[in-house]
Amino acid sequence: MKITQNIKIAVDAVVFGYHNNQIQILLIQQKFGKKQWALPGGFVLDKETLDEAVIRELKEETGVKANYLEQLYTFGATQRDERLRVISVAYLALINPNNYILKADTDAKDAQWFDIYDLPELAFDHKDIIAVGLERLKAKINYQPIGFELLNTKFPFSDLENLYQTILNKKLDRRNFRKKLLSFGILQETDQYQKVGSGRPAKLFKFNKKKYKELEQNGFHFEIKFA
Amino acid sequence: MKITQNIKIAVDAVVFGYHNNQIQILLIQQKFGKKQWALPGGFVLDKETLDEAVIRELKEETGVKANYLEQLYTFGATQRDERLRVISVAYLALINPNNYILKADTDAKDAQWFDIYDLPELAFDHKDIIAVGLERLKAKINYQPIGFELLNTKFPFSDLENLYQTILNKKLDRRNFRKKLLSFGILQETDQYQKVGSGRPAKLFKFNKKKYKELEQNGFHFEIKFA
DNA sequence: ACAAAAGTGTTTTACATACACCCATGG
DNA sequence: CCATGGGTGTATGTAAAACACTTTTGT
Repeated sequence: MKITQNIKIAVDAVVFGYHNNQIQILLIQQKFGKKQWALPGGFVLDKETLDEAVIRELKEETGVKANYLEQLYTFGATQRDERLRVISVAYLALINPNNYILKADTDAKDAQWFDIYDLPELAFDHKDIIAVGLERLKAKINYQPIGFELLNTKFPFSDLENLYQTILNKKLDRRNFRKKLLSFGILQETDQYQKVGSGRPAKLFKFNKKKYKELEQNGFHFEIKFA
Repeated sequence: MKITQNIKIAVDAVVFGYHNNQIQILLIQQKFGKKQWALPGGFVLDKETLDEAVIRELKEETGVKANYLEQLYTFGATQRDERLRVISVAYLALINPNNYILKADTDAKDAQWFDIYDLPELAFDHKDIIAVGLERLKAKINYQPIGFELLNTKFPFSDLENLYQTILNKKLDRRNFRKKLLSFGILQETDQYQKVGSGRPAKLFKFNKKKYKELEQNGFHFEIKFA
């Protein structure tokens, strides 16, 4: 079987983080040409799967390991890259930037976090890819407990609340939000408290993933209505 | 820029149809080797987009044109095809088989409909791809009005009801279902009736796509709860 | 007249929404 | 004692769920 096809295949990752009440995205600066900012990613090796490729590229280019990773969409327009035909399988990744902030800041300027609403000019069609990623994130936090992947392991309830408000870009009723989330039974109280300047210290919670998986087995479905 | 990558890229389509109260899938018989059944699809040409590639392959191999088409998932395992490394971008397609039944039946045996629960042995990982497609279909009919793409332009309400029951594999309350669907205001009564043997003739309805698009603009969201 | 499928409303129940005050700490 | 953020309960509205009989046709 002989196929003459001159297309290369790459992976790119839309890595979201949450920091200072902002949704951020992890970008790298290209080393060639206009040195534009771009999504971390690169060509798939002959003997690795797509998932393996993104994980590898993320590690190589930014040093991070995603808490959550899912395939997003495959971009196959004919003129994505002016140099040659490249089809890119985009991934959505979530990480807690607190774990990597220093690294990114010190690793010179080749990997940096950007506020999602204040992006630099981007290479290729990466702006479109980010848009698709953001859309997916917005949709998905409503029916999958993935928001926790952006927070510290132990977090005050207000972090979760702010996260949702920021991503959905909408004010939520504190009492109703808390009531709803707690009703699922997938949040575990810890005996720790967090003080931030003035104000009453906040109890810290943990996402009980094991419990969630268990409930999921029994037909439970995480779902928030605040559409 | 020189990349030594030896991977080919293909597209495959999971084409669903609905006939005789069954969800069916369109398969083609391979011309080489074990002549196994496989999803319609093939290699992407250098100068066509992914969407164009599926549309072309569907036409070439089965003669059909999908009513609805969306990208499903990209399969990139390393051993999908024993002959060479092929990454496949899978698509989900919906058509009304009534429009194509004769063609498929007469075109010899190279394209045929199969009941989704009675599939032959399939080539490559196509069984997995179909599973993902079916899952997507099940999820999506609940929040997008895509079920209509599987029915005739004019259809009795019972067709819609049966379609949902078949796909979701669950009994639905007729009154509640009808009430809900009609409440959206996206179904248009016609003045035609359909008789089938005995029983009261059923009024025929049409899906008003224009109206739906209009409502969608204004923030309306098609959503069925029967989870 | 009976079998078969179409058509139709009301009651009950559950969940989303709206809403305001007290608590614990730091300065 | 004041500013700041954390923590809590109830009443109302809306939509889902449960439920059975009548209508129109063919045989």
